[in-house]
Parts: sequence; C-alpha cells; structure tokens
Amino acid sequence: MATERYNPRDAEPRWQQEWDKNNVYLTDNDDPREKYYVLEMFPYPSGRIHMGHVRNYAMGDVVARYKRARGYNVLHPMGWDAFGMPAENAAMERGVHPASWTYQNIASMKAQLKVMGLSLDWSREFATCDVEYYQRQQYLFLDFLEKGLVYRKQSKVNWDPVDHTVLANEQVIDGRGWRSGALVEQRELTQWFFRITDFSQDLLDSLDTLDQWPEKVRLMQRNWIGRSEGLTIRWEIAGAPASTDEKEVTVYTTRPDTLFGASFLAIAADHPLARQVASGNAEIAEFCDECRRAGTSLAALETAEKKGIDTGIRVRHPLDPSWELPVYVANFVLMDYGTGAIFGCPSGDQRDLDFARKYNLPVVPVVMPKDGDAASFTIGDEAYVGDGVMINSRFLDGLSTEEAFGKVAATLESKEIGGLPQAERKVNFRLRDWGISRQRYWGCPIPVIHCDDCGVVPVPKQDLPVKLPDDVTFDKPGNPLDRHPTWRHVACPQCAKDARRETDTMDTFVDSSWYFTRFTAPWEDKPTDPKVASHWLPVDQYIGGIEHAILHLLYSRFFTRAMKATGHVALDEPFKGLFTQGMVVHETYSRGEGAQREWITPAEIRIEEIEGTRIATHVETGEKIKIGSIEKMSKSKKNVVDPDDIIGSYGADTARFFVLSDSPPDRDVIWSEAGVEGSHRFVQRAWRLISEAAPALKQADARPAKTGAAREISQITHKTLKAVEADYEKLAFNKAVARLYELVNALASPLTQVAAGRADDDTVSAVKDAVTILIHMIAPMMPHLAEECWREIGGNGLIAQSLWPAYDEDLVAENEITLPVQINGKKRADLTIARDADQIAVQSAVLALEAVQAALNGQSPKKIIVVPQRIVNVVV
RNA sequence: GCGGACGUGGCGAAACUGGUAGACGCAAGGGACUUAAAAUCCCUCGGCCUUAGGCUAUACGGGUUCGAUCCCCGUCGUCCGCACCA
Repeated sequence: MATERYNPRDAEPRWQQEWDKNNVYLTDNDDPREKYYVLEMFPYPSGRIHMGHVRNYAMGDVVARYKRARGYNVLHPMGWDAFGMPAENAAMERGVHPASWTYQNIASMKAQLKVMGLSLDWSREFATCDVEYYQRQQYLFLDFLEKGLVYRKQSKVNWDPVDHTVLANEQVIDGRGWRSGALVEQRELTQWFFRITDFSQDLLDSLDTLDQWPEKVRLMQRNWIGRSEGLTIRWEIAGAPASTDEKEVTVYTTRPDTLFGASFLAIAADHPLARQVASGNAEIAEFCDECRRAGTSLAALETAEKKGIDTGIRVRHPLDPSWELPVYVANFVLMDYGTGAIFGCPSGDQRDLDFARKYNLPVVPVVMPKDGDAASFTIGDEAYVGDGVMINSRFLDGLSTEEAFGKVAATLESKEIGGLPQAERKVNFRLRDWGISRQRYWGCPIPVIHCDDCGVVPVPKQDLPVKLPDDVTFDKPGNPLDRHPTWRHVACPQCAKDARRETDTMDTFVDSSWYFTRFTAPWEDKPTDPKVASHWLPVDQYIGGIEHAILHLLYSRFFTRAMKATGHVALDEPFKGLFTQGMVVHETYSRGEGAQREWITPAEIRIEEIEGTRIATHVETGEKIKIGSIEKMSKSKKNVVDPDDIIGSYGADTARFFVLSDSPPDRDVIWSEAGVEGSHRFVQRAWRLISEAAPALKQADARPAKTGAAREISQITHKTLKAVEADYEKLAFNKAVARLYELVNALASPLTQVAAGRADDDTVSAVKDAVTILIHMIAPMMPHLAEECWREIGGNGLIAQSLWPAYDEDLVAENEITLPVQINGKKRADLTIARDADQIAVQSAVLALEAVQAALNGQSPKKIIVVPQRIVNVVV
C-alpha cells in the first residue's frame, strides 16, 4: 500500500522536458481559436529572481494554463527590460561591461524561471538591449519625429558639480550627490520630449472604457493627468524695481471665486519676472539659486519648508485698481504648471495660509460653509477649502462658490487691458510632456545627427541601427558616449559634412512602452506586423506591481496611440484587463546606527521566539541583530529571499502554490518561512491519496453519483469546480486554494476506502470523477504534480493539453437551505427549509421555532424581515 | 506636502461588498499509531464568565440601519507613487 513520496526533483524536470518535446507552449499566430493574451510585466535582469517575480509569474501562469484549458489560443511570452542604470553602476564598481553583465544576468535568471515550469513561449523572448529590438525602437522614434510627436526643449536635470554628471532623482540624497556628496545643482539642457500632452484629454476620457482595470489605478491616473478648469488672469504691474520691464503677470487659477481673498502673488524661481528682478537684487538672486539647488524631484520640493521672498513688485487687483498686492518668489510654485505664477488666497488654501502667516500677509475669509455665520466666521490655523457661500467679496457676497466663479469669469472676460480681455477660461492639465533624454550609455541611442549647417537631422532608416559602441570605459563619471574617440563623429546624411551624433539615449520607460506589441511578431523586420499586432492586442490580462500604476501604464497608453498615429497598430488601449499584484515585503535586519548602519540578509540570521518576543541573532557571529520595519524587498535593504532555496528543497509546485495561497493577490504578502511546509504537506498528501487509490481508479469509469451515498462526493466536487472556476476568473487564487484544501479533506476518506478496496462501484466511479476534476483544478497552479497524478490514474495525453471539465448543474443546486434566524439582529437559531419556500412559509416556520417563541413570550413580533436565501430577522 | 490604498484571532486570511464574523491554512496544545523519531490520523484553539448557555469582539471615537468588517463623519497607524530606480 505504501507509495513513494512525491519527488519533485525527479518529476519536475521530466515533465518540463515532456512539454518542451511536444512544443506545448509555442503559440501559433494563425491558430483559428479565439485569442487570449496574458502578460506579466517583464523583469529587469538584476541577476536573481526574487519572490516578487515568483508571485507575479505564478499568477500569470495560472491564468495562461486556465485559459488554455478553456480552449483559447493563449499568448504568454517573456522578455527582459534590460537597459538601465544598474548595469552602468556595475561597470563602474566592478569593471564589467554593461552588456556582459546584463546578458549574464539574463542567462541566470532565465535558468531560474525555467525551473519554475512556466508555460511560456520562449521562442518569442528578447531583451530590450538586443540590437534587433532597439533598432525597431529607433525606427518608431523616427516615425514619431516625422509625425511631430517628438520635439526638443530646454529642461532641467540634477547636476553633480564634482562628478560632472547628471544624477537620477534616486541618486540625490538630501540634496547631495550619492557618490560625491556635493550639493546638487539644477542645469538646463536641451532634451528630447514626447508630446504625451497632445493626448491628455483622450488619455483621461478613455479611462472610463477600461472597466477591467482596478478603480484605484484609474483614479490615480485621473489625478495624475489632473484636468482642471480655471481662468488665466492678467495682473497689471503697478510698481517694480528698475531691473524689470514687464507690464503684467499672468496667473492661472481654479478658484477665481476667491479673488477678493487674495493677499499676494507668488511666482516660480524660474519665472522670467523672477529672473529680471534677480538680476538687480543679490538677495533675490540668492533665494532663486537656493530654490534651484533643491533638485528636480517634486516630492523633495513639496516636503521642503514653504519659503518666499518679496520681489518689490506690486500688482493691481483685477477688480479694484486701488488695491495693490505684493509679488513673492516662492519655492512651492512650479514653472512647469499653469503659468508659473499664482495668486494666494490664504483663507481658502492651506499652503497659502501657512505662507501668509509666515510673512504676515492679510487673511480674509471669503468662503464660509453654507450654514455659517458671516459675522463670526474666522480662519485660524486651518484654511476652509470647501464649497460654500461668498462673504467679504463685495458684489459676490451671498453667491455660491460656483456662481461666483462664473461671475468673476464673465466680468474679467469682458474687461480689457491693453486691448485684450483681462481673463480667459482655460482648461489646464497637470500632465507634462515626457522627457526621454538620458545622458547615459546603457540605453537606446536617439537616432539623430547634429549638423552645423542642417541642424537636427534624423538618421535615415536604412542606416539603422545606430549601435552602441562596445569599446567604452567607465573609469570616469559622465556619459561614455560623449567621450568616445570616434563614435559620435559622423557625416551629415544631408550635406555629408562632418557632424555629430546625438549622445543622449532614451529613458528605459520607452523600451517597456511597446515590448508587449513586439511580442506579437518579434521576428518582423519592421517594428510590428500591424495585422498581427492588432489581432493579439489588447493584452487581455496584464499583471504587475502597483508601483507601475501611473508612469509605465500611462506611457504605454500614450505609446500605443502614437504607434496608431504612425500606422503600426490599429488600437488605442494596450491593456484590456489589468491586475495589480501586491508586493512581497519582508522584515529588515540591521546592526549599527546612522551612517554606520549595515543591513543584513535574512539568510544570515536566525530568529527565535523567547517568551513571546522575537529575537534575531547573526548566525556566524552570534551577535544580536535589530529587527526593523517590514519593507518592500530591495537590494539596498538586503531583505530578500532567494527563490532558488525554496524551489531547491520543496520543488517549483510547492513554491508556486505557496505564493498563491497565503494572501489575496492584490495585497502585499509578508514573506515568512513558515507556511511553505504547509504547502508542501498538501502536495505530498494529494500525491499519497491519489497514488494509493490509483490502481483501483485506473480501471474505473469517471461518473458522478446522482443518488446514494456517493452523491455527497460528487456534490462537493462539482460545487468546488464551479467555485474554483469563478475564483480563477477573478484571479482570487487564495480562495481557490482554500476550496481545494476543503475538497481534498472531504475526499481523503473515500480515497482511502477506494485504495483499500472497500468501496462499491458507484463510489469508485464518483471518486474517479472527483479526482479527475481535482487534477484539472490543481494543474494551473501545480502543473508538474498534476501531470504525475494524471499519468498515475491512467489519463490520456498531457493535462497541460486537456480541456477543462464541466460541472453538473444538478449536483451544484441546493434543494434545502439553512437560514440563520436573528432576533433583534443577533443570531439565535437556524431554520432549514425548502429553497423555493415563499415569504409566508418562511415566516410561519420561523415563528414556530422554539427560540423565537421564547423571545416573543406570547407577544406578537413588531416586524419580521425576510431576506430571501439569506437571513431572517425578527424584531421583538 | 500632494495623490492613492490598507488596518479582522498568536500569524496569513475568509465573509458571495448591508445579512450567521473568523471558512481554509500556519503556529500552538492534547491524544492515537510506533521500541523510538519522522510521517500520518483524531481532538482543542479570539477574549471574558461557572457548564446548558451567555456576554464581548473586525485599529480608535461617533453616526445611519431591523441588522455594519462593509455605508457616512472624524482620529491614529502602515504602505505605494510623485515624472531621471525599474
């Protein structure tokens, strides 16, 4: 009777070979069946996969295998997001070439993924750093350029004055360069931009059509695009220092209703007016410089203390020429948004209020809540930002904020200064154009040539690819393309004179904005085969981290539109269904404090629980280690777990099953060693029960039992099938897992009886049906175990190529239901009654219950609430 | 700072988004089998009260409702994004 334990080290490679041999996961573009495209966000080849990858790809693989079983022609490809900074950092730190570092990483990560037994079409694999890929990206760039979707403009970068290099935001720590420690400066460079703002309105409107996206992602994108309806208002300059010659300042506001609450104007440090004033005033110039030293990150800017300086300029209030207001330069006003100038209404905006208190500017309440008292309404430390009734606003008093908006707009639109209306209604977007220039080597070269005579000349398509030179050095900071002895020198394609290549490369977000399209025909000479791309796209189910909710997804949505405009695809929205998985997080461990703080990996640590307190000890040294907060697994904090260890000891199926089972997939999962054992026990238990009964099951027909004792087996099996189907459709893997546990628990005793030869024919047939269904249900999550069990019970072919079973409606339906009975909202009894019993029948049955009789104590109930199929509540 | 989420036993969670709170798993405890261990099987398991049973409990404080983990208002805590990390 005793069967051997299931040995994944033997079974898993065996089945992987079998799948490969039969080309089970190769996808044919000409297959006539309905298509289904499932894609997980491709990984950055950092060198090792981590548990986040395992979770991500396990989820995608369940969807792929499930959809395949449902009869779809499934596309499930994989590739590598291979350009980016870490390769250059490795080159600087260890002297490895970015290309060899990257390709080695890809090789080892691919080997790790292979071991997971994912149903991927590896024939379509590519890395974005493959010349074949970035050549087509350059082709797209040229098409976009021709179409007017790309342009150059001045834009700021973080400049490290010691290393003479451009820094990424993450390389700026507290305003200093991460390596040099020098105070970062902002520098203006001419850079390349994609005109994503051409599509602002469409990108916003189309969010409504993405009904298979999480609402929170749509909301985040909506806020990011940030459409607002407001007014640009021109303010006449009444007096100014000698260094300025402007006559007016234009501000953008979404709250013209609060105009009578204005107490100052604030402009950005880069506003032309600020520059003029600064040229004649050292103190203001110093303040503007200080603003520029903050780096370019918005988060850094806005968390900084709000500061300003009076420019000496005075402007006239648009609705009262005798009222003059001061103009400040303020560090929280952005040149990129609106007009780079605002008017401050302290009573209606918290930031303005803080600013006003700091610089002793007047605070006049102009909006109060509807039921407020105008005489006593004041503003303390908190601004009133809501809607309400206008006060202290002359001709607007008593109006609603909305009415006041309209009235101010109408008044100022009809008023003219210098022959032009003083105000204009304006729709504004927060979204900015996408700057793609990077002053770095390891990225896709921007295919243009700078000629002194012809200006900016696109590289002719027949000259593509513009290949990255291999012979580069990283001994110095800065862009190796810039200092390469020959690479940048090239003849102008137009006049053949000496010219220079563009040395900027593209943002890696460009690479990831169309890889899903390339997967549909990665062998094409052109970027895509438009017919094939439009057949496969949109991606039916895209799965990835919530951290990409805005940028990657928005850029991809733009890129698809741009590719449509240039004839490469025939659709706007690349991702029909989106699922954002939670991250894998882990405790952090460290020793030392402050700058001496050193992070320790979980592998180096032993955790013990002593009297309810968890204590971490360094395995080698025996030193006590501080247990820190739970954070996203990252290299810098070293709180990573190596999936190889898990797969090595338990097998891929256990690892896959575990990451799917513990937490809801859209929530963060805290990795813990405990629990893997449980998943593994389930694998062994399922194997043992099935393989022991297999000899008896092999001979039997699979037939659900409609009557008799075996009916119960068939009922729970078919109910589980129905539920698991629904769970897989919703990607609720953790619930599917729970139901499978329940089913196996229920089948344990029948299986044991079958194995012992103590079951009648009907039971054996019902059990065979149950086991067949069970194997199909576990196959998407644990494909190797499923194949092994399938073979054991004498199944035909591969489970990976079998169709999903259908549940039997009869067995799923319930004739009787048990209703909970509440008295005054508290559960006091149960009532079992026919499923189709009407209200009256339910009511009288309830009143007959002992518990209800006791509670009523002879009186009649106040009310009986019967929620059909759900609950009964008796109000006494 | 702004935007978005999340918070339920010792732990991961479930509850068909207004209808029995804690399914299922982990950990823990007890028992069976065994010379012994592992594996396996059975039982207990939010808290309080003396059992039948009752009271209490979904971060905290209010509200709406016959009924709230779910809806509304406020507070606290944690996480993600903020445009050059990917």
